[in-house]
Amino acid sequence: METGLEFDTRSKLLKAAVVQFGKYGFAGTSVRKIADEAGVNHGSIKYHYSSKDELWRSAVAYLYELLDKTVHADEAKWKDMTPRERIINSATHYIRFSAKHPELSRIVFFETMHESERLDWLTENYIRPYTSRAIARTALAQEEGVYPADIPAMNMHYINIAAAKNIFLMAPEIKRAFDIDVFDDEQIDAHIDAVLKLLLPPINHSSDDALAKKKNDLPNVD
Amino acid sequence: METGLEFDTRSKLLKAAVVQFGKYGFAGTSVRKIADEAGVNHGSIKYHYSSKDELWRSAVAYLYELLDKTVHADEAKWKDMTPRERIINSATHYIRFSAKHPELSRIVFFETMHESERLDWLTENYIRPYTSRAIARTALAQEEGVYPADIPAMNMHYINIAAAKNIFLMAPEIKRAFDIDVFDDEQIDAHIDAVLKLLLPPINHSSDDALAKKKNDLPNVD
DNA sequence: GTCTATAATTAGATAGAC
DNA sequence: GTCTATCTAATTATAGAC
Repeated sequence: METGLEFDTRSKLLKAAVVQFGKYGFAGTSVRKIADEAGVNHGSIKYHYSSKDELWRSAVAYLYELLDKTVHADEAKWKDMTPRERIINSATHYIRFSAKHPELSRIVFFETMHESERLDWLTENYIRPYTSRAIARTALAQEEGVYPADIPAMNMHYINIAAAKNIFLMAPEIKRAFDIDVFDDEQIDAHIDAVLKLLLPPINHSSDDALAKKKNDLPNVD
Repeated sequence: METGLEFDTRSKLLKAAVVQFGKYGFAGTSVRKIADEAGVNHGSIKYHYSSKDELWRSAVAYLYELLDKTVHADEAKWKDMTPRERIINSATHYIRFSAKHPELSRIVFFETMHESERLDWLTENYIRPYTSRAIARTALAQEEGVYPADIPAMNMHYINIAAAKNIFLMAPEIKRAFDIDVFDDEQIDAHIDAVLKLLLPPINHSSDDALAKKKNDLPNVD
């Protein structure tokens, strides 16, 4: 797997930080553990990142850039798609991203449970702009008849993203309780099917078949 | 508000533990902070609970008992309800509980991100038995035609619970980003409407009206 | 039962050698 | 740029007075 993060100390630290903060949150992660996992001395963190806080912010920024690239990968083709196809396209990309990088949602979840300066920073720089655009797209999809119109766009948005990523957030629980690995390719595909079937109102059988065909044309997310 | 937790030191500690663990997770919470919030000396924790771990487990057990009582409050009446009415009844109770006690889902989320002995204990004692029953009920509802039948019950279950509780988990984010308090009564009612409309396939307009009437008959959760 | 005092551990930050 | 050593603060656990 090529992530562009394997080469120097700075990148090894960032990669380890994404993993550790994603598992244990800010409070549960020690910079010494990050340095150990990266295989470098913990003194290097002070050199490459001024503090634990800076390292955490860099990890968040890195993940949001990845998300942005992934979800908008097919944006150029959106103009040739029907509104319903656009929703299917971006939802599919979002679910694949959630499976490939559950760390982003996990890091956000850890922070969104309580007030903090990190949440201030996260909200101003990423959550508000990102979520505002997503809710606007949801509202547009409602006007276009893709989603039901009689539900507040805010609720629909949070229901959609929760439905999309929850099983990946809770993967260790599901593995333990039911011995299912939600990161298996078949599980990811099954989940995409489930989310689209549940949250996109059915049209009729012939268009459902067309929908299934379209979805198979989508490229996988790297 | 009467919770039965206001009286003695032991109960004050448990109540404060629920709040602190729910905001900051196990790693982010210090027993001294819990003792401070409870207004008692931190030495008392050793007396009433043998360790931080024991206090955490007691908080989890307390919240699961509350959840169990709440979601099954109307179980005796289920036999007089249609399958669809039963789903509406328990979903409504579950959403109200998630709004009233977001701490339970938050504590579980903190733990479900990584492997640990606490997750072992949580899975064996609560998550597996509780979720197994919930998935069985979901599968039954699929057989009864309330939910679509062509979606794995596991996926449908995790989509349902995520849809139900996500906005309450992310309340601080939503408050900051959009100045909406999801714990307001109107917001809770709007969310119940949204979840039921999105996740229960529509029947037709006359039965939707009947549905709306039924829902208003439901008691509020204490 | 409740509180004070303290031991033992760990964390983030920093100074300075090389 | 990287590493060792150390400082300071915070934490859990515990002993023991009252």
